Amino acid sequence: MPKAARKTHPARAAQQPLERLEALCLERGQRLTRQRRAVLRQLLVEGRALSAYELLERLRPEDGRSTPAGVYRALEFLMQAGVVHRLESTRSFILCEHPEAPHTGQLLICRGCGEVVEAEDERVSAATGRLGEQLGFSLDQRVVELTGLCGRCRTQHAAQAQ
Amino acid sequence: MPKAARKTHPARAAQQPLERLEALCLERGQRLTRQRRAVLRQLLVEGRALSAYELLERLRPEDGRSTPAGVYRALEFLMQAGVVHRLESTRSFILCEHPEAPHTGQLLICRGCGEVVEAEDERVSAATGRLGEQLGFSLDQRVVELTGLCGRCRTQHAAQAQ
DNA sequence: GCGGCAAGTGATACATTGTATCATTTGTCG
DNA sequence: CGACAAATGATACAATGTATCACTTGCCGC
Repeated sequence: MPKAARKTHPARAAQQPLERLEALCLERGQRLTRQRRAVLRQLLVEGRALSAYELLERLRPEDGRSTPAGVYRALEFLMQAGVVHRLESTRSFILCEHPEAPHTGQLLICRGCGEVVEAEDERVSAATGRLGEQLGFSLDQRVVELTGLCGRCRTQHAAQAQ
Repeated sequence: MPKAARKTHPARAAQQPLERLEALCLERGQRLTRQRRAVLRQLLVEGRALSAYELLERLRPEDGRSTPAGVYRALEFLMQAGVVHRLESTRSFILCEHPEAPHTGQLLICRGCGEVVEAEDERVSAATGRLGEQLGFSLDQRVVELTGLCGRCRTQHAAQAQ
């Protein structure tokens, strides 16, 4: 498997964010609360990008007191911790596939099935970093979101067209 | 000046989008209407990214009948034509700095002064294209938005910290 | 234990951003 | 001029995101 797009096994993916979160909470004197766990768990079981309000819908049944603000606060926390990404182009949120290291990843989004693949491509990172330097910017956020059709959807699409 | 970030002279920048728009309208049997010109002009005179509703505010005085839907429709048209970009990370819109060619550009956004620099960096384009291929995606949209502090704002910031 | 403090939540209200619908108007072309 | 597509106006609404403030929770030192 190419290094560019490691895909973590689901069972292990469940462990990593929690470990990371617990470590970070200790470091910073923050708490890994019920609500934060709940948001994380939903993103995990769903296995795809969800909007804040889709998350809210799914949390309400278990906790009728969930609110938009609450969900956004939890998401904010999880993003700070690096275990959740926000997809700017679709205004949604997704679990990070490999939170074991700090990273400046790229997201590939299929407009057919909605699948999101997370990549950590050295060339892209190097190129964007270099570009920032060239233009005198000290970058602190890099949004790289590539949208198109994944292999599966492309062949389906082609089949339908006939 | 490095090829990566051509910066068009303002006077010329005013011409290019109009030319391009007129050409495109002819091609496609579309119209370059009052409203569309108005949105384009506002983005031009303002010279920075504006949200749809900021645009609306500025258009209302001249045309009291402007509506959100109208503004979004005009923006949609201008984006199709390639003379306006949407900044996903700030939910705003900005005039394209070099609409003379179709492109898959990168945007650098200063969180200090809000300045947006548009780049067309070969390495970045090549790297993102290659990444898409590797993962079997046929890309049709590439969002590359790099946020940080521009040179000017960085030195100011440093000065204030002392 | 328990008092005090910071972190986090709940509740409410609101701000911002973006769309759907449909009747009407405008421009172009024969 | 008449017909037709393109575009607009008007209205209403959907979706996304925040501000505020009182209240609760967990932790830490005593």
